[in-house]
Amino acid sequence: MIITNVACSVVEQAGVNTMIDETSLKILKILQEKARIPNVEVARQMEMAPSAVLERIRKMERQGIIDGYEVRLNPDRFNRRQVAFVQVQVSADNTCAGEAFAAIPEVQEVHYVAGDDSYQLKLRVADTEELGRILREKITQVNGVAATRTATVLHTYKETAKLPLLDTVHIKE
Amino acid sequence: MIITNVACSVVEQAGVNTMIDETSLKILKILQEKARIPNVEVARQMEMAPSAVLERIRKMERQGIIDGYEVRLNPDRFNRRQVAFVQVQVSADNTCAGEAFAAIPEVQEVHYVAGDDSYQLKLRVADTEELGRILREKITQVNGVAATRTATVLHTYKETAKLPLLDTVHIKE
DNA sequence: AAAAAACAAAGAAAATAATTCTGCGTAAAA
DNA sequence: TTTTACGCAGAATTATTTTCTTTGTTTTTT
Repeated sequence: MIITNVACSVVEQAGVNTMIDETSLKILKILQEKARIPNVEVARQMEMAPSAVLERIRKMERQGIIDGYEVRLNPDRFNRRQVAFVQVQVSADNTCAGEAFAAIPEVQEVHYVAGDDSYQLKLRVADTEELGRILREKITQVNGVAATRTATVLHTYKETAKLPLLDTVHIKE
Repeated sequence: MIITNVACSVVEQAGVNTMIDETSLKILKILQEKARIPNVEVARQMEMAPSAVLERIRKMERQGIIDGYEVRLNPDRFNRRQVAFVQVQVSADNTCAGEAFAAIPEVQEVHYVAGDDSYQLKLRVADTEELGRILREKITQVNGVAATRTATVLHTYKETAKLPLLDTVHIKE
């Protein structure tokens, strides 16, 4: 028995109940391994016709299941060896500190976290010297910044944006 | 005057001095915006012949400047709305804790950080309930874990793996 | 339960794109 | 200056994507 997609093409939009069957899931797993392989190659691995695979991929793109495709550049080759995490305490009245941090190019991530009521930043820089410069000249200059706590990374064991697609996924919303 | 690549094709390997000129940099910027556009489209934007653009891309792939291409999946659609950062204190004698954390599928990042002599983990889970379960059943089960401190994310302002390619980049090693 | 509608997939054909090859011009090295 | 290496354009070849049509299956409706 084959489970097929249900009720997802009526309105192909965010905010509608959607389901992913095993076939689409397998396609995503293949693309997660190597996103820039040709469609025919995905089809070969799927043992399906290229047209059918393409149809599914396009559909997932339209549905916003696939958000896009990214080049992964080697940070080593761009003088961006050093990763650092910075926790920033901001006085309660400043509501746009998050956007200000996000505007700094060396800042790859900006999260507002519960617990300490602070921002968690992830930076990628050349070395600790540049880190210091950005802290001094950019981060502490943002309006309302009270204190920062920096942790430099000595070694990275894992760093991926991959979502675990282990089990069958039923997606709502 | 056009600056061309120098001394990079003698030995195309990691560990060799390399340079990136403005042309290659511009290609990378285009690919960083949308990695799955066809080569001819890149060529159009570059106002160059497709063969020349392809040559450069292939070269950067060989040199390890381009590490690969990734699908970006929408975490919302896969029950992975919740991001959390976990700081883990590990007793000094356990040297393979990092690998153990990395093996957990919900853990997207594992860094060993200076300062507190601890591991910084980034998790992506469905909700706080799942977060609790993974902390209890997986993270604290790793040999040598002494303490954990979790910060759940309330809002993400920025989250990208993009490297800032602002200025001209000269790359060594 | 039967008919109608909706869907997914295969296959063929047409349109596009990738790849290879050749030749030319320019820049660095001898 | 001559040699050598390199990068790029353009044409030819191969490969891939995309569209369209057909068919079988599942779901919904009557």
